[in-house]
Amino acid sequence: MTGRRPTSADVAREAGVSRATVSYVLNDAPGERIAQPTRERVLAAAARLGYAPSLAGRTLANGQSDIVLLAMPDAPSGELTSRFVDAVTRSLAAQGLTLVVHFDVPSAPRLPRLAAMLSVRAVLSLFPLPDADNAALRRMGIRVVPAGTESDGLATSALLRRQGRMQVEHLVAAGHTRLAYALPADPRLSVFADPRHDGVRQACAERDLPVPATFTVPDDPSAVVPAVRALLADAPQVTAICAYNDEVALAVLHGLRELAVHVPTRMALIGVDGIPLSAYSAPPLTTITVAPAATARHLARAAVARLAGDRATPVPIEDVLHLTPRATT
Amino acid sequence: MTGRRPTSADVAREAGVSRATVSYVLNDAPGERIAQPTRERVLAAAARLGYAPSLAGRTLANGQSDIVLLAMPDAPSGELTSRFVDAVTRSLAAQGLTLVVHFDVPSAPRLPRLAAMLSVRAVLSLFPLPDADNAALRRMGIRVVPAGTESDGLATSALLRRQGRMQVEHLVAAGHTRLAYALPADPRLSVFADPRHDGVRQACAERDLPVPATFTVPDDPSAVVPAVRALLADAPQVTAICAYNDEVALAVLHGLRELAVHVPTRMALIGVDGIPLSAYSAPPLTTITVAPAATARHLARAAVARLAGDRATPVPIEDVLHLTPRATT
DNA sequence: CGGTGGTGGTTACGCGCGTAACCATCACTG
DNA sequence: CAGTGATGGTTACGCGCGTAACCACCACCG
Repeated sequence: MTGRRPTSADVAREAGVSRATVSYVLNDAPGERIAQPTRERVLAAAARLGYAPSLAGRTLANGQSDIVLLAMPDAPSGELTSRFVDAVTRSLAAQGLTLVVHFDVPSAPRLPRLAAMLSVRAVLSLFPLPDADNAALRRMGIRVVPAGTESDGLATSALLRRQGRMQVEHLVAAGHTRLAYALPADPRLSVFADPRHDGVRQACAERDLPVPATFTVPDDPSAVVPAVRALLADAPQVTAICAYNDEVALAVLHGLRELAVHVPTRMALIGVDGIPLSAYSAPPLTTITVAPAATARHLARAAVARLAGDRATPVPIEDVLHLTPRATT
Repeated sequence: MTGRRPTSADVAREAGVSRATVSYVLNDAPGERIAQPTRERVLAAAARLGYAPSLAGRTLANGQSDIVLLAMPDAPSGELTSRFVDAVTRSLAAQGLTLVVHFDVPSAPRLPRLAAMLSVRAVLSLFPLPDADNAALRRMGIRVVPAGTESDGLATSALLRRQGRMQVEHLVAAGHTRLAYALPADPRLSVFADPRHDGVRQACAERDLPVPATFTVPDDPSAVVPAVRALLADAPQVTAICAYNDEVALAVLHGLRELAVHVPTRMALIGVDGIPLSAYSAPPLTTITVAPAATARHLARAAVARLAGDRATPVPIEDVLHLTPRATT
């Protein structure tokens, strides 16, 4: 009754057929030649025993598993991340593939090794992998599938850059020319922050604006005011701030309020993400709203399409981003 | 050069020994009887070929894999979650075990099936699993390891209940007797929200206070004000609100401000989590701060200790929670 | 010089599965 | 009635690995 797991041999015995028959039936073999009554006997036996095929056996037999490994950067994950995982899990499940998430924390088994051990079908990643990992995976014949490519604007970093550009577009349209960029303190966020920052700088360069001043917003609330004060002192001509995201923006907003700097007349401010709390600040925050579910579905679809070898990925990225003008600009 | 993955046979050939020798060397077999020079030849060959053992083969041979499956509820994951995953990954890696995260999204392969397929060493879970899953796993002889048990107060739900109790303790100490509870709108959050809510109700019951009025805070910012208005109308005698978390609390705070209800004189408010933004509201939010890294380590340690069969888990839970009194109470 | 024990390996097998190759049966045709 | 498909299965093998059982060799002792 402790019951080791039932194997296909158990099912075969229970159904009174050979193991091969069981395998053919349960896999719906393409050129199947199994009579209907037999099929049903097998299926019933499998159900009765609660049979689940051993991935190990199957993997060994056909050389690769049904596992797709999603490589996540070592960064704090938010709502978008979990929705993305969710969406990818669904899409892959529909194709009979199982998603396994690997968080690239420093002490975890390194990605290529884990991928090899699991005999994965492919490695999916939102961001370009380190060259060494890429090389190691390629050497072992493991496919690496990026969520999207630079050329079609589907890459995660392209999406992030576009968010930065949209911040600048809005501020410039409102007449600002001297901008600053507010970075988050957590270094692990740089995978997201760098592309957004790049987008801002590119958009400025294209308009012949000066390079935005940069400052880091500390995690410690009491340290925020000094950081904002320093910016105001170092770059007095700045009239608008692009924040890495809404959280950073709200921290900056707090600092400005404490320093009695009026928003938006003396200083404009814009965030990214459109988190619920952005609507509740005083004044409410202008932001680039990212539709999390849609973005996640979009990235998931792009990734899964690439996995399937599909080169045509139609979804335009504008759909998932839009400006939410409120009172800080 | 496309190179299929090297197997232990390849290593054996390269080193000029038998496959068994390779296996003994690479696994550091307990009663190993392999000469040092041979050992080194094998290790060198393995390194040269970039050999990584196939989990499938190993799993098949010894009946179970080195994988521990972490079952996550279908709920939006936040910072605490990702830190927990991180901490568990580290702890397990130190024991040669690999953590694989399974998000229980509706369309994913069901947990018992995945566990069986992976021939997992154990299933780890933060919350009690559905009875059906538990039974299925037990039937297949798969260990289920909870993060902690009710009896020692280490269970996740006990931790969450304690947060609710602490909210009440603080409000009662400030003289409040008629409380309300603000629930989040997303139904997936109920795994977290129910225990916190339970803690609040228990603490009230123990003090012979009336059962707190309950209301749900909608995600849509424009719907928050009506929700708060409805609460004020339905339960006019309420003088303090426990919010599910800081986000909900900040939404409620916004609603109260719009309705010109003074905080904290007419209505007190307390959150849970201690997110950075809680410090930036006007007035700043009183909250139960959860040290995310410490909590994650604590839960991870408890879970890993249980996995190792250790019954003695010393860490007291008080360490990771503390009251952060600010201006809303 | 036959036995004895230790050293350093090798050979052989099975884990659970997919699948190619094979085979028995039977209805039908020339 | 021998020959021919079609039908409905079965037998046999190998995937990569761990490990029990075995074996060749040599030093040493009685």
